[in-house]
Amino acid sequence: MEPECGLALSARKVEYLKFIFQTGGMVRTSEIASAFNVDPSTITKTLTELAAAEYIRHVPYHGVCLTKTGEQHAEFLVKRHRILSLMLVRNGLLPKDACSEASRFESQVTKKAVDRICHFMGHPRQSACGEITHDDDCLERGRGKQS
Amino acid sequence: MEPECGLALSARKVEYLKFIFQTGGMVRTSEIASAFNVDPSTITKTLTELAAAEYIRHVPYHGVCLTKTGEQHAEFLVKRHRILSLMLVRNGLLPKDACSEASRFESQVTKKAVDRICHFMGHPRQSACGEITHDDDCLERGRGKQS
DNA sequence: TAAAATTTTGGAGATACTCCAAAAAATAAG
DNA sequence: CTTATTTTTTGGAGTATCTCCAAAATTTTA
Repeated sequence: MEPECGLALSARKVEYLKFIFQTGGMVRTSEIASAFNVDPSTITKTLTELAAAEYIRHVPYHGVCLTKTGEQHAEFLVKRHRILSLMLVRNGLLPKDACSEASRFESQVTKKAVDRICHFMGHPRQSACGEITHDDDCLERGRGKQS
Repeated sequence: MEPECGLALSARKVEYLKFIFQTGGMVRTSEIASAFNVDPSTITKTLTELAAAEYIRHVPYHGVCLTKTGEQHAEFLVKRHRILSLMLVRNGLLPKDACSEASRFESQVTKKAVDRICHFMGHPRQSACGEITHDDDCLERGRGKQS
């Protein structure tokens, strides 16, 4: 499992990064805090860590935005969520349950696995939670690229 | 999510409990320690917690065995692992990858979801990692029992 | 019964969360 | 344009898990 296996971020950080990505542009501490119902000071601390890892740029007292790397990674995070949700729906779960189950465990699923599942499902464009976009990696890896 | 949603134990404790169940009878601290490559003192601490939660009986210096509750729960844990592994195999993963992915995230999947997936897959008896057994709960819930 | 192996205890550290109170900075109101 | 309000950050502290090491306790072996 290389650095880019998709397990680098905790479940919480995955949620925050997806939220920042989906909100778009400059996102304020208070927006994240109220979206997840946690104290703003908690958000500040986590944002500092995400900034140290260069997923986001943090302008103190003004907000955060994704770096190029952060944006690419967030795209993967959103796709992972949607592919896993879709797999669960296709295996008997209700859309809302699929979504909440996936949110709980998705941080533990590698990119390699996601790419394979995505390939197996025929690179679907729509899941229970929104559109799915596909990158080259996924298209290659799904066919059996090792590692 | 009631107490019995299947999220009560950490990933690590799930691993230990499955191991104790699959080893059977009285299991020694050192067996678990070497199986997972952690210090025996770490195992002792975790066993103390599992004993406090009444999943196991701990006879100091001699080992642990499952309680009735622990055995029932371990059956669920093993089944969950196998159902999820099978779902992954049926969605394009290689058996060994399916098994390791499932081990990483299974602790975050509810019993309700497992029962639904199991029902959807037709209550299969064989997965990549071994036999699958079915309980009444699963058979009912899979048909749409709420909560 | 003494030596060796196993297990437990106690101490300490890492990671990842969390909140609260107080200080700092930005924004809005007068 | 200065004061009051709101937002954000800092610092402190606490919880939960998981980890290892060294030393003590216990069991097993020789």
